[in-house]
Amino acid sequence: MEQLSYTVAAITKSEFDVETTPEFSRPDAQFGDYTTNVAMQLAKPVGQNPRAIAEKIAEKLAESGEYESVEVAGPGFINITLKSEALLHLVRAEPKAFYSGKKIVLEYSCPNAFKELHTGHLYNTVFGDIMSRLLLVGGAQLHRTSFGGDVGLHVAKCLWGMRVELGGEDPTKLEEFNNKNAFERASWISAAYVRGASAYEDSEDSKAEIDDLNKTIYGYHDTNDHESPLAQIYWTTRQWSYDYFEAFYALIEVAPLRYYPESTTAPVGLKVVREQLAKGNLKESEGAVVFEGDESQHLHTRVFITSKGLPTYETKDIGVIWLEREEYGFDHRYLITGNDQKDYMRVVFAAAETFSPELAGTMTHMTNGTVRFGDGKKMSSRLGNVTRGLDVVEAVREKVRELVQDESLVNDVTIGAIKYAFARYRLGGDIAFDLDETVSLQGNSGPYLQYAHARARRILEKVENPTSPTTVRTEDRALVRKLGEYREVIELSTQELAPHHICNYLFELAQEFNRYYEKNKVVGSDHELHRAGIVALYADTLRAGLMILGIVAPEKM
RNA sequence: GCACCCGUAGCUCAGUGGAUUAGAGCACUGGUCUUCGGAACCAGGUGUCGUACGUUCGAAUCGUACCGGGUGUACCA
Repeated sequence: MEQLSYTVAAITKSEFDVETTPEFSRPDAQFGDYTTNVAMQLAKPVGQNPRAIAEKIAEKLAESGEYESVEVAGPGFINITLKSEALLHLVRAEPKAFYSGKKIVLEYSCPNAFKELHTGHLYNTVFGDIMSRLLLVGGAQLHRTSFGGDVGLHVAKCLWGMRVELGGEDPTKLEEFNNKNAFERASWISAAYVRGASAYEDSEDSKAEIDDLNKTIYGYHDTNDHESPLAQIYWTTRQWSYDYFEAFYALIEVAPLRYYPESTTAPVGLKVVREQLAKGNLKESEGAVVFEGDESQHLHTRVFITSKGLPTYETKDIGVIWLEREEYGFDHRYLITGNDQKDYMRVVFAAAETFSPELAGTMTHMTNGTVRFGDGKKMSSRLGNVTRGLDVVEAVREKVRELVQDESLVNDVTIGAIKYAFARYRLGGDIAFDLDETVSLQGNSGPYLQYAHARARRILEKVENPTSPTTVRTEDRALVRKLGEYREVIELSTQELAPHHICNYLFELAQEFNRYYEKNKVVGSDHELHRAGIVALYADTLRAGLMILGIVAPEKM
């Protein structure tokens, strides 16, 4: 495509003395393999009618003899059909590595310690993991990070609840959890939190105790207290939370992340904030330290240190940025959070760039919408008011068991279904999670593509030595053309960090293959080896695409 | 009030720094083939691309205004 663009640019230069970078797109198959509207864009500057310009360019392109056909259509489109060798060449082309040599930090997931991951985390984590794979495909030197609260009011509520559950502050009571797994422990911690949270609302005395406990917990960090009984409970259960994160990530088969707890980032952020206050980049206002956002850019003012002297989330976020920069020296930092943090993060970024101008343009905030569950369908009663990520995973697994007999495949299909369900949407808006659609074996779903792959592999099992195709027969053309789009789609997805393009492409590819397969016998035909070669290209392409999404392509299903 | 996001087929969504007839899946209807895995293939859409103006040879896409839904807007995270 680049070559084509250069060629046409050279033609417009020599024929019309105009510098352009012509853009090509994939038109409907009936119009050819590539199309460009450059003639229409040139009509005005050149002062000729677009059709005439198109004819001229097309004539020059045709003269080169490199294309099967070059035609002018409609108001001035130039439609180009490639020769079969060129088509095959595209199939084997490697995607460009846009992030080659770049040190990139990707921060996502970000669960709080002492809490369970809910569906929002599940979405964010799965999507972030897929994005990290795209960055790796793009050649990035990648570091995955995560950030969450291991101190703060929610922790105080939880610890208060645990004390009640345990009937005191004796850390040896935790020994009764020795044979419990990470999920069971997390679930218990969660129950303790609920207990503390409701006590906080219902009782003034409890509220006072919890507020007090909040300060006590900060104290464990400041004084490095690992000895007092309640501190021991805190440190032990905090570790349980970390173990639970790891177990959860392993369960959904995503890469582990480097976790920055707030207790670590707060002091770093505070130091920066105090320095910046001295420099005048932050101001004192009503007893608090604030960053005054530029109102002309619709940035609001936000508090970095409260009037009580406590660091806010803003300061902790500055701390993470500084720590990540120190540890990884990133060229670029991507961050994915829920979209409710959009305006908030703009201010934090603006503050960070004020504190350290060289950060300007090196940070990108991306946001995900909320996960909606289907309405009025079976799944809604089954998932109902479920908010835990784990419950979604298990509901999908249960559904998969109804459809996949082989227990050894259940996990791959479950995880594939979930990842695909989240990958197929453009990031930004709220998304619908429909259990039936997610696990469906027909339609645009993970299991459908896994099946499509398995089916192709089984055909190949019956052919001894498929030959790598060297020609494109008439009946092959549509499928080979589609295979040739793989590289462009991967490049688009990695550049935009938008996996849904891959989903749509793989689905269309599978459809194209089904059409091919319906009409053209492979095993036992006169062209058995050639066609099997094409099937192999297809199966490999499908597997490669699924792999980028973090989805296993089974040999059988 | 101000700012941002969203509004495309009955449902779920692609397409959005302009382009040839606005596309998929689901659902629904009919058909094909004595199945290399039929979990297939083929056929079937009167969609005000939220509304109205505007810019242009051309707008779902760009601009302005409005309508509807959501989110955010100083001591929570």
